Amino acid sequence: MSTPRREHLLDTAEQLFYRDGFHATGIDRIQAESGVAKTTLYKHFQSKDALILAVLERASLRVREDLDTQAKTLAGMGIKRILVLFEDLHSLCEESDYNGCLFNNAAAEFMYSNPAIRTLAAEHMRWMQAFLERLLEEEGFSADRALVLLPIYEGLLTLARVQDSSAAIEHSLSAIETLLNG
Amino acid sequence: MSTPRREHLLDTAEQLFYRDGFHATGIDRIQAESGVAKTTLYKHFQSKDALILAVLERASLRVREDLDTQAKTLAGMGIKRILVLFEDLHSLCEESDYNGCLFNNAAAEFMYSNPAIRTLAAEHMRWMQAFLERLLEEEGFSADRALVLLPIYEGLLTLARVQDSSAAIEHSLSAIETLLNG
DNA sequence: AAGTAAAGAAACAGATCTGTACACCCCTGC
DNA sequence: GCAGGGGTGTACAGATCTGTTTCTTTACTT
Repeated sequence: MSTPRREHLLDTAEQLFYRDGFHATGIDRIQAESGVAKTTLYKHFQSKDALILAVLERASLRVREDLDTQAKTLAGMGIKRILVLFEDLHSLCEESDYNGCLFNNAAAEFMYSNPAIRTLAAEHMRWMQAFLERLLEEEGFSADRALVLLPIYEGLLTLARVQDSSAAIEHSLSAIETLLNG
Repeated sequence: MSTPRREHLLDTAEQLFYRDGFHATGIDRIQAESGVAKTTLYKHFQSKDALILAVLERASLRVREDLDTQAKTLAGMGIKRILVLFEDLHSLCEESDYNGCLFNNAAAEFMYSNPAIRTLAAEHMRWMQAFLERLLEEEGFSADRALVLLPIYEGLLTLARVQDSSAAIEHSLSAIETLLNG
């Protein structure tokens, strides 16, 4: 039983939370923007915090599926399989309404006030690390390198919010090549 | 004319803004925690946004001075002068109430709602980049490498919020060595 | 000692936020 | 035809937030 209203609420909430932040985005705004009645919103989600968690859980799942799918199509392509992740940052960071990494933004706002959200952000980061380790191993590199690739990846996402990061992406790409091959 | 009350307000506000976020921290809380009357607060700062800007400006200046001072004592020490920056992340990221980078957190919350704050965060990032470029040049490396060091630095600050990052710091240190020397 | 400037205390105005209550509508199944 | 569930719209309760007002108190200067 697919509930289109619920998905639509999650879509609207994710967009607003991402663009304007979690505390700055009120329930009324989500209600008005989605066109769904407030009563319905609270029938699907017990509270704003529950809605935030649902948004993050769904987004995390989507990111994982997308990355897994892409990685599958590039199996056995060696270093290219890793570089593609960083090349994709070019388009990702130039989207309108770009505002860094949703999970890091959530962690920053709820670091000491909502352990569930903080934990979810931590788990997403852990998954990213494990994903990189898997790719590295499968392509014959040392899985340890994930501990450098991960900060570079997150750092580029952060940089792109406040300046054009295409040059940084390019330099990171060649740095990763020398790190893995050279 | 040093105004101790103003500084004390900035101290309290910075701590609360950093730990709990900007939107989540109310003026009343800053007032109660600092012990300074609300009237006095609004005599020193026209609005909450003005207080936030003042906090960020002061923090940015402090960071710049600290890094400049440290860099001065290590002039001519080659790669060590750059590695020290990343070694210091060990203690920085283990502080209680650690919550990533104040300026990135501010940029995330005010990306599309307060251009002045976004610009200040951007300028801080630009200064960091120029600082790294200066160090690299002075120690005989290509200034281009700042475009890789900067994401690594910011990424490590972000990683440390949700997991122990000492291993990532160590691996980044050796990666930087091979990037600059190898 | 008097005058003045700064700070404190507390109530308040007005807006906004989360979450709820209530009355209505619409559509499907019987 | 009509009962009932899901959705709508609106108003509201209660809390909280920013910012102001008013009055009192402290402290420094001359």
